[in-house]
Amino acid sequence: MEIPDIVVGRLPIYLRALSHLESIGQTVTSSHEMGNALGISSAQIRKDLSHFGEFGKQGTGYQVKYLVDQLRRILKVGADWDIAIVGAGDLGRALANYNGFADRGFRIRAIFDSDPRRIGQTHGGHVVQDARDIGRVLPELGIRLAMVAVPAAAAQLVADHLVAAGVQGILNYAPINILVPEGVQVQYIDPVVHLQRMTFYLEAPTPNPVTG
Amino acid sequence: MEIPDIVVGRLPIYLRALSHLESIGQTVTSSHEMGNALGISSAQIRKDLSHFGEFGKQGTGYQVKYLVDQLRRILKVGADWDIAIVGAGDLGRALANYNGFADRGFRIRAIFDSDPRRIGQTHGGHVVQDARDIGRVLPELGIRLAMVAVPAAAAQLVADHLVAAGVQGILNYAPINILVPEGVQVQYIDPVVHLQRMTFYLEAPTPNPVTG
DNA sequence: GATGCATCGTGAATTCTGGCACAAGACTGT
DNA sequence: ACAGTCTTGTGCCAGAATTCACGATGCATC
Repeated sequence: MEIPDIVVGRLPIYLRALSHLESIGQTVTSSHEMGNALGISSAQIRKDLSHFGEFGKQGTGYQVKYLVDQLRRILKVGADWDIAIVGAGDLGRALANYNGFADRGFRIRAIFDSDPRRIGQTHGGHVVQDARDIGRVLPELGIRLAMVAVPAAAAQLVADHLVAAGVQGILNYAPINILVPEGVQVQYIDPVVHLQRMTFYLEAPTPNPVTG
Repeated sequence: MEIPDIVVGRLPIYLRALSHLESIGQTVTSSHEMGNALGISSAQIRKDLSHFGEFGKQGTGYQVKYLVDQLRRILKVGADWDIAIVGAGDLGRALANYNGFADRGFRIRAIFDSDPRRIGQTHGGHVVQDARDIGRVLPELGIRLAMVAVPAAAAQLVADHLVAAGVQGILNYAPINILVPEGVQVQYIDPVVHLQRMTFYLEAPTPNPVTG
């Protein structure tokens, strides 16, 4: 039975909400409670989860810890995934220093840049390596995921190198679409896309006659 | 006629791709070319655009510049939107220094933090202000959009203050869902959500017996 | 100007998605 | 024990979203 992509996309949201409940000491929840917190219908949550098994109990709801474990298993984030960061600019450094990966199944293992002035610097405990070494270092470390934080003009080339090095998933922060072979996962993060999606629903700004 | 959200969500992607074509000097494109570049069917692109008018010409395709202008108008990013950043940690600073907003319809106008050690620092040409002044400063500047880059534990409170200050759209980088009044737009950026969405489709990692 | 090819916009057909509503089960309190 | 209240998992179906396929049109070439 094939799981719809759109369902898969919601699972990390559920996991995040459940982990939050767990962290505040709540042991049981319901599809209604989760739905209210997430702005999703309870029926949707139940149906999504039902693709993978029966995790709840009638009349009671879901055991938070048990459901967290199940979602971690389903999403395969039980053991840590190693990640490489390409690009040691402001964003790459922020990612390298971010401590929100560790407890959610991911671990930064390497960071690369092509600028000689950045190579050798240390960020988040990792020495910036020469981007030309991606093809050697990634297979050595068995890294299969990468975050791309380079200028748009370089993103496709970087992606090509990553794929050649065996990377199977790319999280692309560069504001450009990239093409990869079938079987390689790509996800995009572009704040402007989200901002523009919001402004569609708002009244257009009136240019300030003073500041321009 | 109501435009489906899912269509609105694709428009910024189209705009980004078209702007790229424009930047490399291409003056004409087609739904097929765009579709190939974006991994979207050409019919989908044509139908999405048809919600807003007839922008192409049979046999020829679309004038890139014209379509860019139209999408900017539709998304209301013709004139610049002012944005506030809340949180001057690594991520907030990276956003403040990012120069990719300016030419896509947005302009950072203020940055806030609650940590006295950060207040007064300058990032991206903006002095970090006291987060307690959000309620005063935002209305003064007429800011209606904000990016939240604070720890998850603080995100809901910050969002409440932003909404009270008249903010109509929040781009939330904190890994937690927030509740806002109806009419306020919220978008989320959480790299881990994207990573987990990819790992679902990959083989689970085998823990390295040496490094753990 | 006629032919061949390319492309758009769109109605129809198909596939997908979400929500309703209910049977079944679980818990609480008397 | 039993009534009352919750909650899950799911069959069903309406509506949404996507794709198909085609008429209409534009351009290049001969």
